[in-house]
Parts: sequence; structure tokens; C-alpha cells
Amino acid sequence: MASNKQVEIALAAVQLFEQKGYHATSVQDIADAVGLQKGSLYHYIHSKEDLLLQIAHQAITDFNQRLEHILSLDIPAKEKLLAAIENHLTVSISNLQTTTVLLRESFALGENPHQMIQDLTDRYLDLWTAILEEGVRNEEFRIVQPKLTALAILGACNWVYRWYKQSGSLTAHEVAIVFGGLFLDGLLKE
Amino acid sequence: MASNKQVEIALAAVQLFEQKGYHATSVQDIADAVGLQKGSLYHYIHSKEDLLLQIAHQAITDFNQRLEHILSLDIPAKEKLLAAIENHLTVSISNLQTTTVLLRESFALGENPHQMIQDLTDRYLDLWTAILEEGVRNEEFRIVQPKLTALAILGACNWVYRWYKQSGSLTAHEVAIVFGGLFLDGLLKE
Amino acid sequence: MASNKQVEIALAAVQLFEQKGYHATSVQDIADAVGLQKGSLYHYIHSKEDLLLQIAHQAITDFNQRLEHILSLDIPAKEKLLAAIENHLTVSISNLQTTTVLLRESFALGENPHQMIQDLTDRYLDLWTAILEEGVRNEEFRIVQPKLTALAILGACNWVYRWYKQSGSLTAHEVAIVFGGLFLDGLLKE
Amino acid sequence: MASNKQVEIALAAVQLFEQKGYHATSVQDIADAVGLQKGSLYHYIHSKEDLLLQIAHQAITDFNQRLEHILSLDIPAKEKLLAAIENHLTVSISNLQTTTVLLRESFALGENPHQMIQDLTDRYLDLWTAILEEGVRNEEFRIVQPKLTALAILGACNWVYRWYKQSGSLTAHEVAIVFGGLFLDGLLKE
DNA sequence: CATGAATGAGAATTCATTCAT
DNA sequence: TATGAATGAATTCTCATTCAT
Repeated sequence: MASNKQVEIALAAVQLFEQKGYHATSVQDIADAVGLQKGSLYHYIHSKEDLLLQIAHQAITDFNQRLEHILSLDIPAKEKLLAAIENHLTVSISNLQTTTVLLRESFALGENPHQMIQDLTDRYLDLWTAILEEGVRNEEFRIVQPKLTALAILGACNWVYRWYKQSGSLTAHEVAIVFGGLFLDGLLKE
Repeated sequence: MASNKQVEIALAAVQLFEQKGYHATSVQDIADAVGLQKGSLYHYIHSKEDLLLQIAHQAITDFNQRLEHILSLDIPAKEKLLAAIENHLTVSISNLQTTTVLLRESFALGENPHQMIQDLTDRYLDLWTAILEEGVRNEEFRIVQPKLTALAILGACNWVYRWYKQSGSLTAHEVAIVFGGLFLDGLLKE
Repeated sequence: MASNKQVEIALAAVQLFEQKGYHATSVQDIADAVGLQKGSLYHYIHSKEDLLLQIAHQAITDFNQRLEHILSLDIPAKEKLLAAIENHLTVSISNLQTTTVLLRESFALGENPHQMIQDLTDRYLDLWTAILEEGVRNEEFRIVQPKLTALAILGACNWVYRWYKQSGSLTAHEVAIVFGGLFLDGLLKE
Repeated sequence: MASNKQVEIALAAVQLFEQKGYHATSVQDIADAVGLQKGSLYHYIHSKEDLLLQIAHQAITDFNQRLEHILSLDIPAKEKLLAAIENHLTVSISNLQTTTVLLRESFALGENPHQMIQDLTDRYLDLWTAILEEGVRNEEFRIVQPKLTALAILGACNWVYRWYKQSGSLTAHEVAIVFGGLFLDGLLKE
């Protein structure tokens, strides 16, 4: 039951947290961005930290739900992996600010809320791992250490928020093709 | 010409910045850690921000110097890539706290110092890219987009600081073998 | 649009700056004087320095406006000079604290704000000079170097904040008569 | 028995206090200026405040001694007054920095040292007053309130440190002629 | 004489949050 | 719902001075 104002505040916060970082963003900054007084913000949010938690939670939940859907499809593991990559990149790039806040600013959360995000992030890793395990089981993929491999792929994908802005001309699809090719076929000729 | 105390302060700061983050670490925390009064710290540092800059600068410079060395070796590109991966993981993991501060906390720097680190980081990417370009030129590697591929590999490697602690039993070498295999041969059978 | 509290703060600051000097007055002192917490002061002021600037600016602007009025009157230069002296002394003495802060503490301002006050002070000198020039032109006054003479008269008048308290029994008018006599007629007999 | 170093320190302090003000000048600044370490300064000075006191004390004592000499001369009061003016302006202008420190920074002294300077300053005023009283007694001067008149003349002369730099081309003698003419003859024609 | 490490008190300012209106 | 005054704790940094070497 998020009111218009709540959504507006969250959007402003995402933008500010992405630009300046959570700590460098004051509650006053957010209030200014939505045309309210500092005090009035507290009708809509519990705390600045809670605002960050909501943003991060929604972001990682979205990633999880989409990956769960892909995992449930009746297609080869190779296709699932490619879909996972393309999905991740598409979501990352089209919500670049939110993704940046999730990946860069979650550490600013206190212990409990941070653990909450961490658990969902672990879950996301598990889903990627599951795709790899399926591929090994199906004999589509070489025998690999699925979790470690998932961490490599996920690392590559998560790194995107760090460089995408500068190389802004690429589409998520173009990146996905390169990444998919790398992870499926490797660099070596033949 | 760094005195003992300066080194001690930098080490304490690395540890605290890694554990609590730059913003959550007060100058008082650092002073306590080295057994000085708050004010006395300022005999050794210019500012808290400068302390972070020194740490990050030394870290990325170390990465760059080692990779430059690898690039200069007279070995096939494939071997250079494997050496780069192993080197990066070894350094990351043996200086996990410093690497974490570099990769996670540099954003806390103000514009100018942040750009300084960014420039050195861009240089590091260029070195990875150069290895890939060499491999393509030598016809060791498939035709790839070298920069995008470098970003993928570097992303995977840089992500390590996020998960290594939890999987603490692995050595850098073990991770390097898995990563190297993934990037050279890909996942697909045959 | 200055609120009551803002006025109250400015008054307290004037009093403290006059008694202890700007540097020896802490923000805490001002807060105590108006019954607020240190932090609460910052709802009303930008900074301690800005507070000083406001005080000095208002003071010199007041001097300027009154002298501009006198200059515009249709009376002989001699009368303008006497009015200027009486006005200056009346304002100085009735706002002795503010005048003291203006003349003694403005140097504590940083470069830019200090220049701002300096410019207005230069303007004040120009107005005195204009009176003298008028008197010379009208052949009321001897030929003199108007600016240098203005500096002498203004110096004498500005010095009042240094000694008035001790000789507190004199009225501004009494002082003005002595000063006026001195500057118009000189000391010599005949 | 002021050593070379002590003199050097005092000169550096005068220059810095004049340029930046006493409060804005750190002990480190002074140490830098004379090529010593902060700690080493304390072999030569008791405290920063004492340094200011020495400077101010020497300055006002110099003014007093010279005026006492003038007062003791066997010449008309009119000549004494002109000599006093010329002397004051000559000393002020040739030691402009010291005079500025005396007149602008003495207020930074604590109560007791400040009173010490104040007493010497009062003495200086008394000497000027004595000249005027002598002139009245001799019937050289009109009947005036000697102290108030002395305050006017002294104010005019003391103000010089505020404007002289800008009008740097004038000599002390040139200023003295204008000031002397003003105080003896006044502005009015005839 | 000179150093420079260390002190410890104090400074201005920021800021998330609360609450009466 | 909205305000904005008020809080009070926290933060970074400065600085005059001391003293063992």
C-alpha cells in the first residue's frame, strides 16, 4: 500500500544514494528532492536506514523472483544460463541506480537489516549454482565446482554497475552475448 | 620514509575500515586502536580521508605494478592471463582487508582523490585488456571484444572480496584454477 | 523577515563579541545566552562567521544610509559636517557594542566577507570626503586635501568606541560640540 | 639581553600578527617563519600571549618615551603639538606593522596583560592632554576640554594604521602637515 | 639548543530524529 | 498531513604547550 509520496521518496532516495552514497546523503537532501520538510518525511519513512533497506530489499527480491522463474522453465541448462545472464544484465542496466544502491550501499545497513539482504543475496547465488549443477547433471557442462563457478559469473555480472555508465552505448543484450560466449566457450581457439 | 607509527596507524585503519566501513569508523576508533589520543593521530595523518586515500592508493598501485610485470614477460598470452588471474587472487586473498577497503570504500573519497584512484583502476583494466588483445593478435584467443571481456574477468576476480571469508578453506591457487578454466575453456563439454 | 529568535541571537552575539571578542566567544557561549542548544543555533545562523558578518554589515549600512541622507540635505557644508559628526557620535554611542564589533572585530572575517565590509567602509569615507569637497567648492572651507582630512575626522570619530565607556557621563552631543569646534575652528586663538 | 633569535622571532611574529591577526597565527606559523620547530620556540618565548605582550609593550613604551621627550622641550605648546603629531605619524608609519599589532591585536591579551598595555596607553593620552593644557595655560590655544580634544587628535593619528597602506605614497611629514593644519586652524576660512 | 612526539582540551558544525502545533 | 523548532550526541580537526631524548 505504498502511497504516491512513498514511491516518490524512494525514487528520490535511490537517485541520491546512487549519486552521493548513503552516508553523504542527508535526510534534508531527500526532503528537498521531494519538496517536503525534513520533519514531514517521517510520515512516510521510519528512518533513513529503513529507506535504504526497502530499496535494497525490493531490488534483490526482484532479481530472485526473475531467476526463480528462469530456473523453472523447461529448457536446457545452457539456455537457462544464457537467460540468467541476459536477465541479470537487463535488470541491472535498466535499473542501474537501484542496482548500484543494492550492491554498493547495503553495507551501510546495521547488522540485522544487512543480514536480511545478505540472506537474499545468498539465495540468489544458490539459484545460479543450481543452474550450473543442472548443467553438470545433464552432461551439458564440464565437471566444475558449481558454487565457485557461480561466484565467478555472478561477480562478472554484478561488476557491471561499476563501469556501465562510461560505456553507455552498449545494450544489455550486446553485453550478454559477450559474457555468454565467454562463460560457455572460453577464450581459447578451437 | 613511513615511520613505525604511521604503518601501525595504516594497519589499524585498514582493519577498522574493513570491519565497520569508512564512515562508521571514527578517528577516535583509530586512535584507540593504536593507543594514541585523537589529536596525536594528526602528527601522522593529514585527515581521515587522506588515510583512506593512502591505503587505496598503495593497494591499487601494487596491483598495477605486478600486472605490468606479468605483461612484460615473454610467455604466451594464455600464460599471461593465467598468471594475471593467479596473481590477482593471491594478492586479493592475502591482503583481503586492504583489497576490501580499496574496492568497497574508495567511493567515500571526495571527488579529486576518488578520481585519482579511478584513474589507477582504469589503468589496471587497460593492462588486462592488453593481455586479451595480445592473445587475439597471436591467434591464441578467439576474436573477442577485449575490453568487455576484461571487464567480465576483472569483475569475477574483484568480486572475491565479497565472498572469500565465508569460504575460507580455499586457497588462491584453487580458485585460480577454476577461474582460469572457466575463462579459457568455458563451461560447455567438448 | 528576521524572526524574534534571530534578533535575539544577534543581540546576544553583539554583546558577547563586544565583551570577549569574536574569537574568545564560542558558539556555546551564544547558545547559552539565548537558552538554546549549540546545535539549535544553526537553525538561525549559517555559521559563527556569518553572524559576525550580519552584525557588521547592518552596522556599516546604517552609518552609510544616515550619512547619505545628511549629504542630500540643502544646507551649507559646514552644517553638513556638524550633522555628520553629531550623527556619527550619536549612533556610535547609542549602539556602542555594535559599533565596537564593527570596528574591532571585522578583521576576524575571512577574506571575502571582510572585503565586503571594507567596501562599505570605503564608501563611508567617500561620503565624508564629499562633504569636505563641497565645502571647498562653496568656499566655506579652506583649501584642504579632502580625503586626508576626512580620514582625520573619521579617525577621531571612530576612536570613540575605545574610550567612551570610561568617560560615560558625556553625551554624544557634548562630544560633538567639542569635535565640531576642533575641526571647524582649530585650537589656535583668534 | 634579547638574543638574535629572540629578535628574529619577534619580528616574524609582528609580521604574522599584522597579516593574519593574532588568533589566526599559530605558533607553528611563527616557528616556520624562523626555521625552528614548534617546540624549540619555547626556548625563547614563554607563550604566544607573552610574545604579543612584548611586542605591544615595546611599541607603546616607545611612543611614550618619545612623547615625554617632546613634552620636556622648551618650545611653545603649538610647536609641541606639531612635533607630537609628526612624531606619532613618523613612528606609526615607519613601524606600521608593529603599530597595527599594538592597536588592533592588544585586545587578544588576557585581562592582566591587557590592563598593562591599557595603562601605558592611558599614560600616552595623558601626555597629549598635558600639551593641550599647557597651550591653554599659555593662552596659545582656545579654551578647550583638553582630554576630549586629545582623544580626538589621538584618534585621528591612531587611525592611520587602518588606511596608510592603501595611500602608501604619502610621507609621514605630508600627513602631519595636513593634520597639524586641521587641528590648529580648523577648516573654516578666515 | 633543538627536536618532535604526545597531550587534552576545545572548537565549529552536522544530522537523524522527535514533537507540539 | 505538514511544519519547523529543538535536540543532543557525534564528528573531524586545531592548537598551545610540555617534556624526554
